[in-house]
Amino acid sequence: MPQTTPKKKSRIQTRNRHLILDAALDVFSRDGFGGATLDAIARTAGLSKPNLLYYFDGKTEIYVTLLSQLMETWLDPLVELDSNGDPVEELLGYVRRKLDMSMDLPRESRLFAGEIIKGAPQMKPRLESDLKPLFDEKCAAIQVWINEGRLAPVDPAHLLFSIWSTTQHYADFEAQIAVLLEGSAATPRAARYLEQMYRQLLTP
Amino acid sequence: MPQTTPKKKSRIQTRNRHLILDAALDVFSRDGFGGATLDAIARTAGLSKPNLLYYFDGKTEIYVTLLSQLMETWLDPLVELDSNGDPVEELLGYVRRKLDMSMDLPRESRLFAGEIIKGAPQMKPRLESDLKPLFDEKCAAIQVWINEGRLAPVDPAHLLFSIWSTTQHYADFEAQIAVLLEGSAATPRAARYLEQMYRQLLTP
DNA sequence: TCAAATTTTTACCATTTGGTAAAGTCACGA
DNA sequence: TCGTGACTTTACCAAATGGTAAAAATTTGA
Repeated sequence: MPQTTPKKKSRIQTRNRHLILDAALDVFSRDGFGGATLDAIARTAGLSKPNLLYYFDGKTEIYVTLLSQLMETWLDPLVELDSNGDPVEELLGYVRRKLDMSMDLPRESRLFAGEIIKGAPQMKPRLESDLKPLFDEKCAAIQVWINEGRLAPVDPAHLLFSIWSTTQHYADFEAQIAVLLEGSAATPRAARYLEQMYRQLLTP
Repeated sequence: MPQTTPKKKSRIQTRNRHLILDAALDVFSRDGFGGATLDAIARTAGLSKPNLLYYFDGKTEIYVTLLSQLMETWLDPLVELDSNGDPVEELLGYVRRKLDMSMDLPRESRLFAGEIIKGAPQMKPRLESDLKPLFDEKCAAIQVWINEGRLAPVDPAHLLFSIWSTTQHYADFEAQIAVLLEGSAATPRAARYLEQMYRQLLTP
């Protein structure tokens, strides 16, 4: 009875797969799919290249596995947006969660950004099947809030775009921000700025 | 008397260099530096690979040339921000120019984004020498406006970050936006949304 | 017009890259 | 303790890649 998703049996199996995926996240998020090499991933993971290929069928499978895992994490904060909560506070909470995620998982953010910049060759199907319905649902919920007069009238789709861009910017453009802000930490001021901006915008 | 920056003499010379740089912009902006190949650039330009290397010393030189040219274009809208103008209108004008640039030059935006995501190995010196002073100057000018009470009190640095991210998002994440908005054109609604958001934020 | 300079092509080359075969090595239950 | 299956290493390989040498073709200027 072979399983379609075979269980990772041994301890060593799980450990090494995690080791490889973590190393791959380092390399893919920095160099993109095309720029990454199996040698670099193997070196980072502290394994030999043929050993990598014992755990994964190839470069593409490692990349796809990473993207697959990422998709869930990525959509999570939006899933939590509760249409029964207070509109402004719900949206500010969403901004907060997205900003936290950028700060905590910058490599994941850059991996995602790199894939989209390339035209999303691997992600497009999942964007359509997973993100699109969720996006439409949340846009509709926001529109309801607006119609009820509990939220300032803003374009829901572009509101979400701006939340995504302003928060992910702190991960994706970290190198630029480091140059411009030098010593000072971006996070607290970023959080204050974004809360001010979105509260101003959204309060009816 | 050999010139350090030798003149591009012939018509054919300028034509082919432009052809190559345009093709390279296609390829580098899609695949990143590491993922791009000279063969792909040559094919796109309609030239042979050795012919490419007659005009440029190598892959890196093509890439660096592109980034160099891009830097000027990229800073231009910020240079035009006039500290003698009306604060809110000046900043809204800046948003508008940045958005237009994203829509008109998406490949350039993605090239820039890819370089920064990688940690800006080539751009960092120019970020420090060109962008940083301009950034500091404009932040100071915005602070003066705030102190004069002509602009709502916002963090100038993070205001600029948010303008950059919200506008460039339409170029860098084009693939995602295309999935989510399907048929409808993003531009007019994006422009309206951003004007509303920043006017709300900045009006004292 | 015709030689000199410029441009393009052909034929390579060394290295890197994704990937494989097969021989070892190790861990664990009987 | 020993055999069996899981894991790792060594030794490769074919294709792709960045790049070069030099001949051939073309353009240019006197």
